[in-house]
Amino acid sequence: MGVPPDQVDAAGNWQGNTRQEVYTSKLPKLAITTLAGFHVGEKYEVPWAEVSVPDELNRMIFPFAEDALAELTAAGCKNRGMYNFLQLLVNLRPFFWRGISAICVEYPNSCLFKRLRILSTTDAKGFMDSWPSALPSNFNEAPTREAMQLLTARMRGVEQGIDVLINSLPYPYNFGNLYPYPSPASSNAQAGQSEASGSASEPLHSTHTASSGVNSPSVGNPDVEMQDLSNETSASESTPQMSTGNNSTYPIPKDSTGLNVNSNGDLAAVSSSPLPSPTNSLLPYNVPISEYISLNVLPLLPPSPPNHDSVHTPLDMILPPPSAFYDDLSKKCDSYPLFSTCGQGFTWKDLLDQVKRPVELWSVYKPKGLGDYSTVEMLWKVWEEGVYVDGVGRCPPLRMIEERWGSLKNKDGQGRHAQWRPKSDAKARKIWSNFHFFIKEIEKRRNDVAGTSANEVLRELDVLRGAHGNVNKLHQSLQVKKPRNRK
DNA sequence: CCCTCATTCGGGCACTCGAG
DNA sequence: CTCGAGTGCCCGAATGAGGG
Repeated sequence: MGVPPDQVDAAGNWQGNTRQEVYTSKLPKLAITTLAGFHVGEKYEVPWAEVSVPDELNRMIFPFAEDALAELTAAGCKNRGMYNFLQLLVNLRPFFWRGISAICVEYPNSCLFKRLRILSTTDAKGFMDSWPSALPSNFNEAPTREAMQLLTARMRGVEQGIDVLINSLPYPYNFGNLYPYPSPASSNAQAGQSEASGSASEPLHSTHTASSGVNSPSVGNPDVEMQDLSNETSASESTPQMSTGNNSTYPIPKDSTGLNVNSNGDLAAVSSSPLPSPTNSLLPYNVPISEYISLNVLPLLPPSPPNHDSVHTPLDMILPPPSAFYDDLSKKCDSYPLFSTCGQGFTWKDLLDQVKRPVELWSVYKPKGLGDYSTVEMLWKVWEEGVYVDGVGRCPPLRMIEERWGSLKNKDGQGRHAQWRPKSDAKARKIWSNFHFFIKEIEKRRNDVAGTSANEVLRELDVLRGAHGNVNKLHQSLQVKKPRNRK
C-alpha cells in the first residue's frame, strides 16, 4: 500500500527492528505455500475467475459507484480513501456474479434466487444459465469434491468404529462414567445390532447416523438451510418426527455432571432405552435457577466425546416439561424423547414438531406481566426472538407458538380454545390479553402506514411510553375507552 | 424509624363478541 | 341461548419516596 516500513513499525508499537526480526524475516513463504497444498513453484489459478461478466450486470450492483466516482473526480476530491473504497466495490462486482452463478448450478432451487430481485432479470438469468458452458473446458471441481467427501466419510467410519470398540470395553475403560449417555456399553451394543440387522424397530438415532455426514445431500445445502429458515416463520403444520409409540427417550442429567441418572434416579429404566448416536443427538440438562425452580435446557451442539462436557451457548433451547412431548400421560413422561440434529442443526421448528400437548408450554414460555417489561421493544423481542435467560439459554419466539397453537379453532376449523393457553384460567387470559394487546398495536401501526418497520413503531411507542413512564401505564393510555354499564 | 402519600401492578368483575 | 375468550375498569396490596 506504499506505507513506509518505519510507519508500519510505529503503528504496531514495534521498537527497533522487532518487526523485521520476529515477523517479516520469519515467514517461510515456500513452506506456507506447500502447507496450503501447492507444489513449490505451482501457479495458483482459479479458472472461473477468468470468466468475464457483462458490464450491464456489473452495474446492477452498487449502481451508485460510477456516479460517485465521477463526481469525486470532477470535484477534484483529494480523499483517496473514499475513492479507493468505491473502486473496491466496483472490482468486487464480478466476483459476486461468478459466485452466485456457481451456487445456481449446484442449488438451482435455493431461496436465494427467489429473494434477490436482481437475479430474476433476463440478463442475470442468461448469465447464470450460460455459466457451465462459460467455464474453461478443463475446469471441473467435482473430482476434488468427491475425493474430499470420500476421505471425510472414511474418517467418520473410523471414528464410529473406535466408538463401538471403546464402548464394548468393560467399565472403567469405556468412558461410561464420563459419557453422559445412559448405559453406554449395553445400549450401544444394542444400537449396533439394530443397525446391522436393519430391523423395523430400528431406533431413530441410527437412521439419523446413516443419513448424516458429508454424504447427506442436505449438508451445507443452502436450499435446505433456507427452507428451514422460512419454515420457522410459517404457520404450516408438519408431521411430527416422533411417533407416539417411539420409546427413544433419555433422562435429564444434571448440568455438567454427566451422571446417568434420570429425575427419579432410576438407572435401570434408563439403560433399557436405545442409545442416541453420539454424533448428532442432543442431550437435555437441568439448570437450577433457585431452590424451587429449575429449567431443562437442550444444548444445540452434541457433546464431543471423549470430553463429555456439552458446549453451552446463549442459544441453547429452554425446554417445556417432558409431559409436553407425550399424548398419553398415563405412561411415564419424566424423560424427553430423542432430539437429534439430523446433521442439519436443530431448530425451534424441529422441537415444536415433537410437541404433543401444547398446553404444557404455557408454564415455561408464558409472557410476563406488563410490569416486567421496561420497554415495548423488550416485549416485542419476546414475540419475535424469544426470551433470553442469562447464562441458561432462550425460549422460542412466542410468535411461533401462537401461529401453531394460538388459533381459537383447531385443525378441523372447530373449537374455541387456544391450544397452548390453559383453559378457563382467568390469570392466563389476562396476562395474554395484556401482552397480545401490544403485539396487535404494533402490527396495526405497521399496517396503518405502509412500509413502516417494526423498529420505527417500537421507537414511536417507546417515545409515547416515555411520557407515561412504563409499559403498564402506556397500556392504560392506549386502551380505547368504552362506556360501561354498571349493574 | 415511622408515618403519609403516590405509584405500580395483579387480579376481580362486568361486559362484548363469536362459536356452538 | 349458553359458554368461554378477550377486554376495560376498578380496587386493593405492595412498594417506594419524602418528611418529621
